[in-house]
Amino acid sequence: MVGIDEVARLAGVSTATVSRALSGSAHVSPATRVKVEAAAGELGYVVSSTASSLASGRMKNIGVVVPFLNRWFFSSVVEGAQQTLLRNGYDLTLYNLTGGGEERRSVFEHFLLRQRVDAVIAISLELTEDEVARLHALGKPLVGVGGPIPGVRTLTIDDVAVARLATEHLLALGHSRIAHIGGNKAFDLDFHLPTNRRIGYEYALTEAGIDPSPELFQPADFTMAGGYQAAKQLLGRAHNRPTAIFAASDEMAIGCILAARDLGMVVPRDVSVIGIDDHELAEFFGLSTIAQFPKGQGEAAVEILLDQLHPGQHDQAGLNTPMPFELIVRSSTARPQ
Amino acid sequence: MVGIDEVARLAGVSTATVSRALSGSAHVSPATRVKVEAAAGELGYVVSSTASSLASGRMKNIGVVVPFLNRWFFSSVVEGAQQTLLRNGYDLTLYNLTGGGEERRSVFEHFLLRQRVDAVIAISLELTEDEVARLHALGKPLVGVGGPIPGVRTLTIDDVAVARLATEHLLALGHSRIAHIGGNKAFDLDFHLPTNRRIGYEYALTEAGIDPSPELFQPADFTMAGGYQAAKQLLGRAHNRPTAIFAASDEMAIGCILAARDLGMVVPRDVSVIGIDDHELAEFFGLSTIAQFPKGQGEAAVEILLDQLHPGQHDQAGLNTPMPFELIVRSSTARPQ
DNA sequence: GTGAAAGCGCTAACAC
DNA sequence: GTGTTAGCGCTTTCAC
Repeated sequence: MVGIDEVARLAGVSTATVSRALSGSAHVSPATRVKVEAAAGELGYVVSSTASSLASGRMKNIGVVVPFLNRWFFSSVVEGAQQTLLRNGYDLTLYNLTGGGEERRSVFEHFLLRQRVDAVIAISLELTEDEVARLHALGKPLVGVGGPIPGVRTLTIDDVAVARLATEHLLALGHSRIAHIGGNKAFDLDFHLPTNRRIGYEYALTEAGIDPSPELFQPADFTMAGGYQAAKQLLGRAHNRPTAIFAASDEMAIGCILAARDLGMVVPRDVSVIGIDDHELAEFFGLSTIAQFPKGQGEAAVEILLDQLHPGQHDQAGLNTPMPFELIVRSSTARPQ
Repeated sequence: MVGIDEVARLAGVSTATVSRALSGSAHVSPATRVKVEAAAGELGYVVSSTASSLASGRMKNIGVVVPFLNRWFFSSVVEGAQQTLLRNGYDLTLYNLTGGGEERRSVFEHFLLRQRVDAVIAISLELTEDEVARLHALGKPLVGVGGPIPGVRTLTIDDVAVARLATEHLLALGHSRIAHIGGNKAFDLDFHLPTNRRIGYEYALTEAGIDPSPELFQPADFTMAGGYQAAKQLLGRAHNRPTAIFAASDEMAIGCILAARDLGMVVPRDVSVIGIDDHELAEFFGLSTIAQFPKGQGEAAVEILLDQLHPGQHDQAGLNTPMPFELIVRSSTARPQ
């Protein structure tokens, strides 16, 4: 491992100057900077991140805490965050809290607090007040993605508005018996997301002069299989069958499409289906949906954090804008017969 | 931030003893250890990982390099690796090489070599000899998952054997016109995986006295949509239609099932379908498949690495066993009519 | 703009 | 089994 002093010697300057030249920040004459960079390149010098961190207090590393990794939303957010971090010279340390409470405590105690990260992004994770307080006490910026954390800046789409938009699409097509597949109570890893989407749905109905009927609501678990089951319940009944289904996620919506097919129905002729997400499979299934852009959410989270770590160095554009969403009409929605 | 000397003072011992007691390794009298642990707990002391790393040369962190994150295989391997690392007090730093070659070089130059990780796991990534050499020069253990890297220990299922097993299942049911959907040339992020699976398929056929026919092979891109397209080509023909399809991945196999349905065929009555993976959606679609266990592969990779980092501390059980796989018969395969 | 030197907070020899 | 002490390799005041 070649160290900073070798570079200094070769460049004919002091180690302090090497440090300044390479970190780019301070005032170094262009000539010196070139010399130093040449020397560093020649020797294949790379800073020791530990030494650098110990001396400066900066880790150039941010922690990302997720409840799952193998779901489209989470891995997409992580991907967006990772890319943006990389471009800014930061590493991403991943904490997957799939396990139970003990694992979670352990992550907090032994990892996050170990001075390993400069900041943390919590994805769809409701941190306790204590956890938030400890992070703040350490001066670590924190941002949430996918649900509000009390007292913490969080990036989410407006679930009520999104659900309303989806429902209104169906209403505009002429549907009036619109069912909704939402979350079940067990599904509470996140923040009232199912509830908010249901509220938006009911809001849109009410505004259109339609009374939301409890029998048109089915809970499910946000999986394709769950959506399939729920849709069969909805579409199998003899009376009052819905002409359209609004599922709270694309995976459930795809389950609905498959359920309809298995019942011999044709989508969208016999039933329209719309979801939320714009999941990678949505296009294949011709699913109309409200797109959210998780990669963009990951990027935005990083930008906020970097801005807090280096005030004024990043353009604040969009730091306080709500996350965008967008209706995408494909072939799973149409006018009722 | 409370430091080690405060703990030392409170416990009435030296900092060296605190370090020893807390790291567990060295010989410390039980009584002292208890005192130290109490003091540390009382003060809420957590080691500064940077200081510890700088002094010891250990990072307690391993780098995981993936080409994608939002695919079932990769996120599952990462999940398995993460869990095992966490249990052993290690962090996982993720490098997602989704971007192009420049990004990749940057990861190598500025991140992996920065002394940030003790070892690296490369998932389905063919490292160049130069990359491998540099890692070795730094003394960083490296293990691959999902494909052979020259001169590096790699964990994979035996793709030839897996494909053979799948094909033999179909043969045993009485099929003889068995099509195969494999990878297209563009799909080379990995190591001849499509080729090996095709070899296994052809081997099984040949062994059963059947000549592999080129017209029963269709390339695709390992996605559901790709499998769907390929299956339509296979099943739409007027003559010589296959009675069974062996797809090189579950996602493609699911595409086959959907294609068959859209053509008015019933699976498995009109066509049998088998995949490889045991993807999370396989059960929902009743897909017969050869399961591989990516989480287990991630765990195994970590165990090998930890064993190299701390020789003799881990049981070597299974370090050199090939990765397991297993035929899972569901409802997508049956005897031909 | 550049250099000298004092740490950053721990670990690991080495001595006892 | 425990204490003393010399670094680990940088960054950052503080001078100049």
